[in-house]
Amino acid sequence: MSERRKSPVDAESITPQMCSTDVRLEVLSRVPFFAGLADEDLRRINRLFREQGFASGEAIYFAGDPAARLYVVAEGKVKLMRHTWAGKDVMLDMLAPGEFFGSLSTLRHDQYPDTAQSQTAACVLSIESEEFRDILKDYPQVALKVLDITSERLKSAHETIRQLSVFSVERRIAHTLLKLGEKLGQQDKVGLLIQVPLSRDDLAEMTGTTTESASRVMSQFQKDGLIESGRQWVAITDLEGLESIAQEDI
Amino acid sequence: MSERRKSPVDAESITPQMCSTDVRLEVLSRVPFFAGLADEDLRRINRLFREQGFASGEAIYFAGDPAARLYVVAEGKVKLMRHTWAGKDVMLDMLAPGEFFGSLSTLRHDQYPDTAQSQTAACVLSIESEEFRDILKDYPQVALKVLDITSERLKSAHETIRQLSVFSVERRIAHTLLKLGEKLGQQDKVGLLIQVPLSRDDLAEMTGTTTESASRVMSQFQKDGLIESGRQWVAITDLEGLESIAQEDI
DNA sequence: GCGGTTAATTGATCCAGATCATGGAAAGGT
DNA sequence: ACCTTTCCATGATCTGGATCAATTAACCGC
Repeated sequence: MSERRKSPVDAESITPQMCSTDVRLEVLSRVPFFAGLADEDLRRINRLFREQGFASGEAIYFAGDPAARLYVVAEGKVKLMRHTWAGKDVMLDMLAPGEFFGSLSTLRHDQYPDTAQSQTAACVLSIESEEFRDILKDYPQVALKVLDITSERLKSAHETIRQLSVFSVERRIAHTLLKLGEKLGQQDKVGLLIQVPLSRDDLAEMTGTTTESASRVMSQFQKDGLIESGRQWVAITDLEGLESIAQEDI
Repeated sequence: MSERRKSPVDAESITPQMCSTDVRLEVLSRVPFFAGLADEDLRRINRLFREQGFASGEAIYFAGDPAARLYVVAEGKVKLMRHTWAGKDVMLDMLAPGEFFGSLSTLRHDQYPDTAQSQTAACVLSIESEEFRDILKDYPQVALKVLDITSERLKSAHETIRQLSVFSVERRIAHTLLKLGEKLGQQDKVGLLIQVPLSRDDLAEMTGTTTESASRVMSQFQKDGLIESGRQWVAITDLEGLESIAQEDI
């Protein structure tokens, strides 16, 4: 129905200089757990990081690879995936600039438990896990912040577990769209546009369902005027409507 | 079929002195993240904790309560639950002595996201979150250990999400039994006995299914000689057999 | 613009597991 | 011992969503 224009999602255009040493300091200073550090300290820390660019869809590391580095998203979006036998993948998280992933600990975690893959063209900074731990030892306030973020992620993973256990596919998708809107949403003439290319398949992997079911639910949402969506993009047009679906009726 | 004796699971008998100040120090010294602290430091920390006993099934705190304390299990088992409208609860974790729960952060987490409830008679130690954060600031190696444990829990929550997304009920239950056996198992004449009272209902709450489905699967496992089980207890009699069900066929 | 490729939609069928319903058996209290 | 309560087992039925199968629509490179 109606004419649907080309994706309103901005294509990330990562140019080499976006990831250059010059702007690295700038990026690091905006990372939540480094906020508040003295300029000198940040400069010292900066030297330990190195940058790396990735084309959209490229793997940053695979589950099972020897885990030795901690990463920070500088530009673009990165997703954490866990694979299963035949294409049945699960997306665990979608990370925006300033968020970290990879290996924190030097023990046990000898291999990455999941695959990190860029969802858009992306630039990431990374550091030896060992060296990062030294930083955490030297700056307790940074360690506490990292702990807070990890606790928050655990809380959110627990909420996902609850939802997979008791919610319908429709409700889980509504909830996921709202969370994405909150995290990556940008007001746009269409509505609250989710600023990342997002296919039905991606959505299925985030909500533990199939592409077909995700598509059906999205079609219904569109019919009901809750969202506007096309090939790899979604905008929320009726926030309250979606919320009333996501909410459990207590 | 056949005669099934009374539960071989030891009833936890928490006597007042188990939780007394005298043995608190002893308990704290065995908490993983306090291991390695000097005696004097541990003594100082000990003073900040207080102890509390709970009868089996009693709530330690409810989801939504103002969150201000961090807890450590001293004796017994404690489960973390997330409730839903009508009895459809989800069990997120089962904690053994030495494990922590409650609120780490003094920010945001103004209320507990889940309910903590004793699965057996239990004794817990607790401390003001604020004071615990001071400890983490003073002893960076403790903070790093707490971070490691939290990361490990996040990893495990992610694995649960994957399983809920792609595994059958049978496979999830097999996997859960194996994990419980690993954590709480004790060799016994029956087999690897899971040392905690565990009903079909508990199992259903841990695996996101219904009591009936859990019961059916358990009956089948018993018929196949993989487990021995009765009212509120389970012992694994064929580890390899269970593992081959839990394993995905790559 | 045009053709090829990949994403999305939509229909038809099927099944794992939820739900409903009932009977039986083990523990616990008095 | 008896009664009550809670837990467990199992049959019968129903259904949300998976699976199988085409078709259509959007984007991309040339």
